[in-house]
Amino acid sequence: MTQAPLGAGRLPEAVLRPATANVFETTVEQLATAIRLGVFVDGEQLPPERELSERLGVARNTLRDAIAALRESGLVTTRRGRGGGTVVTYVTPEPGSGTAPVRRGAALADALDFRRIVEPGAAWLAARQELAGDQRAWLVASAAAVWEADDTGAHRIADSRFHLAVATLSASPMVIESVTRAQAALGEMLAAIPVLPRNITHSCEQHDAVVAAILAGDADAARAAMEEHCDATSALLRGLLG
Amino acid sequence: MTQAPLGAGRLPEAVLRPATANVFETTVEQLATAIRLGVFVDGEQLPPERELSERLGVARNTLRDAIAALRESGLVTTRRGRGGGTVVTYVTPEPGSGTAPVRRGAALADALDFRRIVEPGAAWLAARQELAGDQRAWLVASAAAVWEADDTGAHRIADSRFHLAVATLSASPMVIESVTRAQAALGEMLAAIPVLPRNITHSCEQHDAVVAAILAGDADAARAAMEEHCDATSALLRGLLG
DNA sequence: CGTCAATGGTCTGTCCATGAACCTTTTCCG
DNA sequence: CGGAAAAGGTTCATGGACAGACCATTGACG
Repeated sequence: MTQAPLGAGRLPEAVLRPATANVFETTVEQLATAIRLGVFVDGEQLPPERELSERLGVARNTLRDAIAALRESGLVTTRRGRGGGTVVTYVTPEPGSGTAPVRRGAALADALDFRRIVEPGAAWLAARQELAGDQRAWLVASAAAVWEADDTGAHRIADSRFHLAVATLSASPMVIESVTRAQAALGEMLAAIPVLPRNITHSCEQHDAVVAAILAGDADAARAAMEEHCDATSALLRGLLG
Repeated sequence: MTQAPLGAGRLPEAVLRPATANVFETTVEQLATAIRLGVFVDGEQLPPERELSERLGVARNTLRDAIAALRESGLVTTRRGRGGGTVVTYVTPEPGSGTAPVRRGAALADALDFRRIVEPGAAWLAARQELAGDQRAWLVASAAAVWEADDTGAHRIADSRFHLAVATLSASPMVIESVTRAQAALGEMLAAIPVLPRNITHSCEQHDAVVAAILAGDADAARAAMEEHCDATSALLRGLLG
């Protein structure tokens, strides 16, 4: 009709992807990721089951199974009764311990490419928002927390939290979700970066540049700074694993 | 511990999103979107049920129910027997007909912001790939098809197909998915743009600029061109709806 | 010190999705 | 012309997820 379908079969293959996984596994994954990314810090309480299950759009039964799985992995502990609840008890593992986090090269490249697009985009958007005072303070505090983190695990978590904070300030749910996914996909591998003091300092300086640009409302500068930051991380990772 | 959780509750609220919907509904939505975006053009056959169900990660039963729903909506017809199958019979509705596609303003803004980030990113990435001859030809053909589309509906579909082609050439699954979601979220609203010849011409010229930059391997130019294109569309839509 | 509210823990019936086997229709091809 | 192949159509047993009601425990607060 309209055109000879040159490269016809291409689009369907690219677009139609498997949608669903097990609800239970998805929930476990989501919670574990949230904990590992530092959305909930050590000692912090998860919301009550009834509330959390509703927010996740999942039956309480299923949520409870998921929490049980986390408990068996040692990520949380649970206490009953009033004032009880489920508490995060996550100490980031030492790098090098545990299984080698070698993922498929293609997936790594994908995640790095994706991150390099969405994180600068999030910074760009955030810089264009009119931020309230407490939001500005939160951003500054998030960046400062990365400077202050003293050990490897704390650094990883603070870093995630900073990036998620930037995404949150973009005020775009789709962007927030994308950044979360990028961070989750890279999480294991970022944890493998040996944290030389030089690298950390450099990384924190780049964070500060991003923060300054966002606070100044300079969207292009914020994006450029975040791009530089992503590229630096990317180079480290590729050098390390490729 | 580490820091006073300034803006503590913020991250959980931003990150923990409802994950699951009904599998059946998800499948219907995904197929309907693919058809409306022109992933399958009018008269084209869907893959056989057994194959499609596997690709979608869904039981054949469920897929069949979804297809039945599409059939009732008049999007497809089905013939049995060898050489049979399910065929797309979708003629894009005239703009103005049907219910007003007014979605919540926040969702519109979100989708526009997201698109303005991922589409230029996709173009940027595509320009950095080493494209094979048939991929280059496909890209050129996709852009040309938009010029050649004669009526409103055909234009919409060709436009979607062009954008999805760019995304596909980025070779990043996460990027492809993001562009698909952005297109799907905007689809209804883009369809509401009155297609003045001037707008179309302008839009097509921008497409050509994107194509030229991608083929030249000039990533920054490709991104800039796509940004311009998104901004133009955005301005049209915002002017139209809000 | 006792009560009660807030929290996790348990049980059960219902519905949806799965996977696999099997049936029916159509057409291509020998 | 007749069979085999390729498609859609049907059925069924199983397990997972859900919703809701109810139980058990514990600390906060009067």
